[in-house]
Amino acid sequence: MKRTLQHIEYREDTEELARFAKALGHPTRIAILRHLESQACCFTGDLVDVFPLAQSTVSQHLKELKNAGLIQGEVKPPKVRYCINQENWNKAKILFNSLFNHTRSYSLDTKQSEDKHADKTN
Amino acid sequence: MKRTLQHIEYREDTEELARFAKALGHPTRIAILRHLESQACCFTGDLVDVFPLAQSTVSQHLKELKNAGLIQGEVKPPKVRYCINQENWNKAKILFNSLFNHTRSYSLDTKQSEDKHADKTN
DNA sequence: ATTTATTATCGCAAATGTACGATGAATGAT
DNA sequence: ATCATTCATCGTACATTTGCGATAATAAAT
Repeated sequence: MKRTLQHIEYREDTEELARFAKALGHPTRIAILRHLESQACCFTGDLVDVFPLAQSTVSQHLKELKNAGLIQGEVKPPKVRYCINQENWNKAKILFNSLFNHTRSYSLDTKQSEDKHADKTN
Repeated sequence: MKRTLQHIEYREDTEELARFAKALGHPTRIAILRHLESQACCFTGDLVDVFPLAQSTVSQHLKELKNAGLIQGEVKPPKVRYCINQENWNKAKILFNSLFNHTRSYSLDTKQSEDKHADKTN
């Protein structure tokens, strides 16, 4: 693998934002998080019932969300109750916010540039 | 591949949010977007100078960002000037906002649950 | 001690992602 | 017409992701 040569070191918040984004980069995981937001918490089995996916697949998505820090699991034998990890959820919220709200003053008067740029490279 | 059996149809905004998130799921692409935000627009070559990556690699990341709709390119031969696609950037901003701000009233009084849940499953 | 319920993990297969160098395409300049 | 510049695309190699079924792990209940 040639990528070993190039493991760029980015700012920590850049890495962290990318990790969060990556975890959010699958519709099933977005849906799981939406579910957790609306239901407060729920068990793995509840999610398996909601999504037409194998239990192992749901479990794997939960693992990824947990590894990214977006959710946390509490063992209630023989079940596991998953909830959003509020601390990291807030962190992610702040990071995404700062990405999208790096306000650029001219962004309000660039109507003409939007027209000009349209599909020139497609 | 067995996944062919399971191509779940999600709500369109779920799919779209996941697409945006996926495009943001790599630190180089976050850094490119940050650069575009601060510099307004810039040419491919400028980015190649900034990142210690092959030109083809940078080009590939730009392609993904363009496919996701987050940036757009304007041909200025022999260069190409890339800018953030404000329309979709706003759309993404709104989608991420709605994900993170599905306010849950009890989220302010769950101090004890945060303590209880801590690392039970690791 | 065995059984039951629930979930995580393993191993597999296919697809996708990430990096590179080499090549091709487009346009302006000579 | 040829050359130089810039960028996209192709082909390759390896890693990671995503899905599944099968199996292991855990703890309560019998």
